[in-house]
Amino acid sequence: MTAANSLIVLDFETTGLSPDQGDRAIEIAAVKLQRGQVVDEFQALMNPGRRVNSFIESYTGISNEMLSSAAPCEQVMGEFYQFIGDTPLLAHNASFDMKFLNGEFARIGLSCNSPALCSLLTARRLLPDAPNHKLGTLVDYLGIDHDGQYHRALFDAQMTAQVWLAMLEQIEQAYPDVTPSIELMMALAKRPKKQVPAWLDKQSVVRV
DNA sequence: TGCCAGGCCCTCTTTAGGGCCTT
Repeated sequence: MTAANSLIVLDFETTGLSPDQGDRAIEIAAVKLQRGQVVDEFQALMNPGRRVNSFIESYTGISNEMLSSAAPCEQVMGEFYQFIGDTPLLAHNASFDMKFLNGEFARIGLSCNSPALCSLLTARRLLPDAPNHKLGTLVDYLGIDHDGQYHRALFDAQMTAQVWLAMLEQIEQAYPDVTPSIELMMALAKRPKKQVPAWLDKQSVVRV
């Protein structure tokens, strides 16, 4: 990651899978990366205004009691909007998190203009031999030390950041002439999977 | 009671279907 690059790695916990079906965010967390280091964090539970079902309570460990004393979504998302500014974003399966980010922002008249990177799509291209590309599997596959609870937003954001940094390191080791800038990583995620090694080789040649 | 999303990717594809990921 170049010195000029900053990235905000975010993760939502939600009441379900689809904001279009009425699902809401119940927790948002993010870590800010600069020069390959975590330099800032954001974490907040938020009250969606209704009870969450027992599956979500069990899956996330976030109870209705915890949410009853949390700030409303509108307040938390306003604070999060200030936190991210126009920094590029990253999430594991970004299409999911961006749906909720855009949905919650829209409720308070805000919109997000930041580009979004996806560690899931990137991992499918860079780590084709991983058993699967779930976040927890990638953490183990890459040998990342961890001590925390999956399916809580801050821990998942922290692990996503570490997976991302490990993938950047692999590119830098395998392709010494390639700088894995945000622009390059966004382009990489759009390459057909089978073309990725040759494509990265080509980036190297171009840069030399 | 039963059902529930959507984007991406792969292939025995493209006039489609199904698996992977996220909560």
